[in-house]
Amino acid sequence: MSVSKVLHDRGTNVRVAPATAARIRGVAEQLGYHPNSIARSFRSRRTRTIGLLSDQFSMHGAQTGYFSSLLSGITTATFEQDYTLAICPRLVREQEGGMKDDGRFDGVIWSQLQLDERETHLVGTLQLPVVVLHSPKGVLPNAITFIADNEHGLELAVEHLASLGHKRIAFVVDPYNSRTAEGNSRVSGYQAAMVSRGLTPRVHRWDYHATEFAEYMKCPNRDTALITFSEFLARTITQSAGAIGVSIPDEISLVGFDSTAFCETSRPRLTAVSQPIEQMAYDATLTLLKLIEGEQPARRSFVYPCGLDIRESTGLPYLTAEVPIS
Amino acid sequence: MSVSKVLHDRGTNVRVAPATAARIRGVAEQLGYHPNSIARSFRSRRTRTIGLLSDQFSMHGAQTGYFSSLLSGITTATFEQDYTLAICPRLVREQEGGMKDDGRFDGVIWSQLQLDERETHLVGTLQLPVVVLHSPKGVLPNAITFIADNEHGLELAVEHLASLGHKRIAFVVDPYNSRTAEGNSRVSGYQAAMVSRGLTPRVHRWDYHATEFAEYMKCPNRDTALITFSEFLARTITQSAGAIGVSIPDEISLVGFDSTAFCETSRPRLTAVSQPIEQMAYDATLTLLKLIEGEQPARRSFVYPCGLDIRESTGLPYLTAEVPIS
DNA sequence: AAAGTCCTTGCAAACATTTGCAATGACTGC
DNA sequence: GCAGTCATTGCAAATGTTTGCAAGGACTTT
Repeated sequence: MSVSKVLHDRGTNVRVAPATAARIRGVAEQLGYHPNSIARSFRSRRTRTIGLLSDQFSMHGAQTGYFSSLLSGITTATFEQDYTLAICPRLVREQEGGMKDDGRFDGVIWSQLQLDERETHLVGTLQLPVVVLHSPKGVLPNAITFIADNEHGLELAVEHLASLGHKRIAFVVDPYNSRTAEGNSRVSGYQAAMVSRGLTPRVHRWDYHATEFAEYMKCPNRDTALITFSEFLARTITQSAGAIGVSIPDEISLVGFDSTAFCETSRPRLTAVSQPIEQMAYDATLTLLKLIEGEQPARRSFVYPCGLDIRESTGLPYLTAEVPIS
Repeated sequence: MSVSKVLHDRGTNVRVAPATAARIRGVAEQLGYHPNSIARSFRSRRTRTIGLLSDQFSMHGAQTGYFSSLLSGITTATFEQDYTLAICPRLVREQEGGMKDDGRFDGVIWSQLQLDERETHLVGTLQLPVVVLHSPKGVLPNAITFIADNEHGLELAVEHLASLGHKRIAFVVDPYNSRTAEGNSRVSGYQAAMVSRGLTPRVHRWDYHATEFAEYMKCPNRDTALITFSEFLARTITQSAGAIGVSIPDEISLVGFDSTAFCETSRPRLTAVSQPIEQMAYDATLTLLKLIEGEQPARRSFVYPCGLDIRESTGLPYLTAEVPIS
């Protein structure tokens, strides 16, 4: 039957007589018919579904404001455009299986923090539109990339601390992100910002244990300010400090990365580098959907500005015994 | 070809000669063949995909620890069982369209806070396995329900406050949840706990404005303790209090609902009723998957115990001018 | 040695939709 | 009035997989 045309082909150039259309609709209603989207996808090779490939669902990843914002931006876009979002773990699983280019998705959002070489290769060979969100530039040369200007964000953070008089400013990386941190623009941005001021960059690699922070605070030549790689790390440091009675910012200044709800509600309210995560996620998703529908984006790479939300966790440097009061 | 059997039918009783199987696999490899899951779903009428129907993606919903935990529990289960999770907005959209029983999902997790009558009816008529997570009992009589023992949670909260000497204990509901709050077991649990102690229950309906809280604190006969309906509300009240210099717990005690990461990192650390959200979500999902595979669960309704995590936001009642020191 | 049984394999139908093409019919312009 | 055009509609093929059935072949048992 040409029933298909009236029921599904909204904007086609093939027209149907109004009378016939009405009749068809009537019969369809009467029969309680509604289209089977699997059969439709089967034929049309389109599923109106995109996959989100992210490793952030594991453990505390999903518990961060970062990830919530990401998800919020993505779902807003997919809902608006009447797409479905499918959540996948990694592309390759232990056994073969895994999500491959098996027709389930029209496109993929790739937002991995920890990069797996085999998987990256696989995504590269995917015959699908792919947008990369928040992964280091150049990971997937053929994909459209959405990243924040981390270098500038770190420049802002260092500038802020330097202007308060800090000289010993360290960058703290968590093990969770260590694999990406290596070539990451946050580390290099931090280093550049330090070097350009004649300061010595120092990168610490910390676990989430409170004891680690406590030990560190005992060092006579410890830093007077810390910038964290992640929201989660800032959170644990704040907690550790609270637990052992270290005052932020009196004894040490702290700048987080990602200015989230947590920064507002923690005490002290946390100074943090901000990036427009939700907007980026929204834009990336919308771009993917356009890509799916054949539209080419204006650029291959979109860079978003970082900001600095100055709150209460940064102050004048703590004067240690080592550094005489000038 | 009977290639299908060797490639897909893992545990069938139809056997294939090892030699043939090897040959088939070889050819498949050579041809770069991999199965198309849409076609497979089309034929088998199974998609290995479940839908999550939740209104929590809107605005701040996705930003709560509650929702993060929910998602975490669900994805853990789906990943383990090699299912895909699809994220949907409401079942019915403004226009007809919407997600219907159109073959896309093998089952549905229903976790709406705001109940829409039309939609509830629709889910009820769905010819699919459905599990209900965190919605009031009895909303969908035919579905398996997973809820927390809210009554007991509120009993714990009231008991804790009463034992500290509080008599004026109010329950605060946010407008976001007001539609569900009416018949909700949290409200009734609170009321029961109060009445059983000879105390007068008072339910406030607050927006998220700081001014509202400020106004309230000026009332001479205000309550000495508040229990909030949600994590988000507790968060905004904590923030409001911080902003206008009201001390928690010195001037007012606060108990939140949902003991999340925020409760740990806020200052003061927040006393809160806990429910095993992630576990519930995990169990619900696993139950749904079993249901899909034909297994019947032991019960139709699973109730999880609530706990009370006592932290720093609750203390002795503030002595107002009205109440003479005894 | 023949018949029967069991293991293996190939064929073909079915799933619900889309889509191109062709056919029908009506209308318009010369 | 005839030819050509356009609007409409119906037919049929194709999509990739599953699955039941039947046929073929080898082996066993009497």
